[in-house]
Amino acid sequence: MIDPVPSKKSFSTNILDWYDLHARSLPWRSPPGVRPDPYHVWLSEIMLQQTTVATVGPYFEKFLKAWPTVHHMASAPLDDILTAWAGLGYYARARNLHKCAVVVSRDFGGVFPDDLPSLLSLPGIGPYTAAAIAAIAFDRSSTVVDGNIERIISRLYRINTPLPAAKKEITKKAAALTPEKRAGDYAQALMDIGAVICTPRRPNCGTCPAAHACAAFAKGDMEKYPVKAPKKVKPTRRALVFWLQLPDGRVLLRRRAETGLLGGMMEFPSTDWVEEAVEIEAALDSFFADERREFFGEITAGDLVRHTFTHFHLELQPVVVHVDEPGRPDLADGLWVRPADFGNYALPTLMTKVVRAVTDR
DNA sequence: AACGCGGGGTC
DNA sequence: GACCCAGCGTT
Repeated sequence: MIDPVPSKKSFSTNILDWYDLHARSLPWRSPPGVRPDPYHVWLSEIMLQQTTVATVGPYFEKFLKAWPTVHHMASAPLDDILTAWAGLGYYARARNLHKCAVVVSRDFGGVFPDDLPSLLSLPGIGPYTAAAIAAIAFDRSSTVVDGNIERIISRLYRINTPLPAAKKEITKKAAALTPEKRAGDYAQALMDIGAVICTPRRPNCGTCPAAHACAAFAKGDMEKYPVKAPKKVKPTRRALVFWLQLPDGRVLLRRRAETGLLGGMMEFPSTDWVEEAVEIEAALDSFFADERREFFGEITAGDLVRHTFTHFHLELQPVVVHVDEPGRPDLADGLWVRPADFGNYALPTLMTKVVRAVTDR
């Protein structure tokens, strides 16, 4: 029989029983019923923001090895954190990770707080992460709502309000189901169910411990939920990116601005990223207007680099320029680095694509 | 409430 | 191609 308004106790008991049998083993996770290290929980939760479990795994291990405690991380230079974070994306997370480590180490004696308001006051910790840390690391009864749980709740109740407007209603429904005990295991159980059973497409309702309580399953329209607001189309921006190489083989890198897109990361210099077509000769003349181009050698092109960010597509045309010493451009924040040493720098994936396009693998 | 913010996996 | 992912901070 369908129970469209499940009681808190029967629902959460069902979920926890399922978790005891089917919990996934993950690097940051302790066995059901055992409290994990709050530092591990915090680190994994930050990395898992908008990032898949499979992607996070190796980064989590690498960070824990490099910085075993929050004190270690707090005393590291931000640049080391960014270098280790390179490739994981959303680099504000890495900057806030370091900020948060400093605050916890300095102001909290290295002990993570266990209450929602204190957690929410920390850099990089929002409503989801605060609730997750409180529940998972400290066994507090807090309501955790991530993308998985939004999907589960919106199907359980067939919520027709589109996200993100439905967020408040979903959180209220989720709170009414959250158990007093083992809220951390309960949250992780729902996230496992969201990842493995209650998937966006073709959910596996036959193995779902909540199917008996699910309105969408009863109706057979699971894939309609969650309802989402329409998305905007991404424009395409274009630019030239310069691979400037000295006779000794070193290539010019520079650091991007501390905030904004790829903030604090390293890059190869490029013209402005614009939606208009790029005229190569004019762009060269403009970018190198102050340089002594008589010391430039042959200029060649690399393969076009395509990359997609959250809100636009990018096409970078690599331009390889061999420069003799007297013609060396004098860029602010410029740094000449041997390609063999690129691994020691915070190069985002876009820039590693440029390396590939120029060095031809 | 809307927007800026990466990158990879999947269909 | 578009969608999704253990979201947060700013405006």
